[in-house]
Amino acid sequence: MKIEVLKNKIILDNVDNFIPKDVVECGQLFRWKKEDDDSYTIIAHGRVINISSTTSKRIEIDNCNLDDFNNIWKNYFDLNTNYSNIIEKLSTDDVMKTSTEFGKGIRILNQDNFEMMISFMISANNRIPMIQKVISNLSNSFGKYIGNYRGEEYFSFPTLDEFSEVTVDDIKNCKAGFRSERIKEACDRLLNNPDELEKLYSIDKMDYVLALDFLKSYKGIGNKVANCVLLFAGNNTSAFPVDVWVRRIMQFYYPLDDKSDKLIEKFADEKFGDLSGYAQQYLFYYARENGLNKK
DNA sequence: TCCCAGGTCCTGA
DNA sequence: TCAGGACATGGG
Repeated sequence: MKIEVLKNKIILDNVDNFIPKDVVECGQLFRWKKEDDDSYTIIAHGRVINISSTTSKRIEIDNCNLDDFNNIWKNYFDLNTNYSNIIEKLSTDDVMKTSTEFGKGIRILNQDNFEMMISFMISANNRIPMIQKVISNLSNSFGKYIGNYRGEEYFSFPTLDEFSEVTVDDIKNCKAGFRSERIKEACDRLLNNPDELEKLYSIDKMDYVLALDFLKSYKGIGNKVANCVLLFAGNNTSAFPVDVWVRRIMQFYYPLDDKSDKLIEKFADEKFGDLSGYAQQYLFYYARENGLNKK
């Protein structure tokens, strides 16, 4: 990979498996906007950047300097991981071949732990556009002002400290519904126990089962949400979040005796091992974008 | 009007 | 353990 530095812009050349649309729209990220020129503006880590690709293997990151690229975005976009190898290892049957070909530009992002925790609590029994709206409401109401980009005002996702002043009613006003109490409760627990916050930010170093149990001890976090936090913030690629779409595609294409989530997880673990998280994301993206029959 | 959404919690067997 | 209903909100 070659890096070119321009004024407020970084250009990456010779990058494999990085397609902005796949990375942004595969379901792992909630804070983004598609621009008129088909580029994507992303809000993360207290910054606003815009990614686009003019030709394959060439990625432009606008509103970004070299320090931020090295300190934040290189890891955020998982640029040290070889996705061609992963795709090759996962393409052992027709379903996986089709899914990995469809989502070949996906990279699993390394996102903020606290933001993922709250974001996926909001995702429970909710639609993606609505989840995005609630997160945007919370950010615009309680987050820090980042700046104006292409005529739009952007705010960062609220930090735990910023949540400390927020009431349940404030959260309800952001349209979080019945999840508001759970969010408030989780924030209070983290605020009152600094070691809990430290633990939340150490899930990438914890044993998978221990980390899962830790996350699930929060009200509003079950198996699915915990696995999402582990995968998208904890960098734990053995996590295999089973949601309606993954359930649908797994039950439809694979010979599973019963339809329980436990069996699906076990099947995935045996089939994909520590690449389960990647497999899940290819399957989810393929199932959702192709409107796999509801069953 | 009813149904459902990147689920989770609670209850009763 | 496990099935079944409740839960805010909004779009189809």
